[in-house]
Amino acid sequence: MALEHPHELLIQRLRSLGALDGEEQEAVRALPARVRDFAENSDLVRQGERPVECCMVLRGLVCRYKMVAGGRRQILAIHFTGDLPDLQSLHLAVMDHGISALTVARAAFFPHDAIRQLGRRHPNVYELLMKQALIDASLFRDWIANIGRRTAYQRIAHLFCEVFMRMRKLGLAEEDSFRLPMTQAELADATALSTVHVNRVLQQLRRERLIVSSGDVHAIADWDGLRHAGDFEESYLHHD
Amino acid sequence: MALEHPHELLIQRLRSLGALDGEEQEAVRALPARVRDFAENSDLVRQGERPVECCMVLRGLVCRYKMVAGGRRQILAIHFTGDLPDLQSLHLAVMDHGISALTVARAAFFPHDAIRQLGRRHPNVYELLMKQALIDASLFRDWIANIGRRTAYQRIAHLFCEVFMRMRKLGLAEEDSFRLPMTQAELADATALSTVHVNRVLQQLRRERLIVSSGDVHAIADWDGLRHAGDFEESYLHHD
DNA sequence: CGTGTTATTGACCAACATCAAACTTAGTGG
DNA sequence: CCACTAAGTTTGATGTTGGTCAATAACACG
Repeated sequence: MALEHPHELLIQRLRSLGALDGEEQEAVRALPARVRDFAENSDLVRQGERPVECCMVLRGLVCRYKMVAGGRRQILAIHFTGDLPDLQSLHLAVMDHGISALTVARAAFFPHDAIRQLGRRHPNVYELLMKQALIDASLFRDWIANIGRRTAYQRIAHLFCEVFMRMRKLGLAEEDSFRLPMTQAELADATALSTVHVNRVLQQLRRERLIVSSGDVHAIADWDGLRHAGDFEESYLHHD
Repeated sequence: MALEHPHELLIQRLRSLGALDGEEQEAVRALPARVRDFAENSDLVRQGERPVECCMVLRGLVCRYKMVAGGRRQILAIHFTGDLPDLQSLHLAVMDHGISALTVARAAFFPHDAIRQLGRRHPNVYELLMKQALIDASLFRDWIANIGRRTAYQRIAHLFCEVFMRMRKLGLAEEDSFRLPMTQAELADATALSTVHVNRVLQQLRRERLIVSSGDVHAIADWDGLRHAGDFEESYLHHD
């Protein structure tokens, strides 16, 4: 299984975005990689930093976040195994946000230099990386709309739809359930709500039998219902 | 003046992101371009479309937006002369959002094919385009935090700071004022507030002498105050 | 001048936040 | 195996930000 092997995982991700020929795959395999483990709640990359590597999630749940005045946190994105949460650092010198581990996590780090060289020699690989970055931006746009113009109930339903679809595509979800080890406080930071309100909305979603949760695994009991409740329209995921 | 001439404007933008040699500039000048005019409130690009060109704003104020259930609109970004609001279409087949003219506007359209060819021949040009797309994504992230975790008052102040800084950099603002021809309803769609509340917050900002507005030109009366009120920290603009 | 759009105001209301306490769960060490 | 602890969840009471509705005022334009 390619799971957890950095290069194979990266190749798998790139191939899910477009074709890669053998030579390109070899070039990816030749990338230097450094693997590091992270404790829950530790930063993979800190805001303000000037990274010299891009990271890829190998294991665990990772988020990007920003702090605002008053010490409140906004989670900007959630990332799973195989995701590349800081491709922008290839071209933007300083981190405008942090990347942090929501659970214990493991990540691979690929040096910018090496990626850039690879990109120059194999423009197709570079384009696939950029395609991934553009998909990330598409998710940001959707989060703006979700947080800006949907009710708490819709927001949470929408987030669950997104997470489920993405995990399905990555082979990280079951047929109709997924494990999302986030506390309600973290869900609150992702949806711009309070912990208490997240709790109440989750209860409502369960009461209405849209989801059935036990611990941190959530079963989609009524996909059409959830999708409708969350005003979810998946084209922004660009899953093709 | 390069203003309004598509190729010179594009070169100027790329050079603000990184060096361009003479050959690269010539290659940019060789791009086919089509110029079109748009009425206020008309779409430059529609959600769901499969564009075959990237557009650049030549004149007027343009926004990207999404509609959500119930007919509510969320504005995702505001774009000025020289901006490239749909670079993602180079790699993402279908538009996950619309691009619309807030005022009468003019835009240039460059065919994807031609850009891709240019990019293959001149990787540096391609990388600068991607850098621009990554900066756009950085703004999306900031909007998530702004809308998600700031008060109405902070949000508007923050938006004004962003718009002012960006227009300054583009040479579209005066020393301490800028023209932003958006109605309060449009500001509401950008900040995820109601029209009425935007009105009240603007009055407060004026009462507190942070801004002085007359019509759609806003003077920054107290930059430090506004910056502080909006919890504004400009590194996310990546202006270097 | 009308006529339509935008800005402003006031009254009222709802969604969600805050606060504080109780309860549950999962570890942890004796 | 049990008491102890800390983290997370749930509940209720109460507060506040900002939304909605509706009317009026100010403009802009033909």
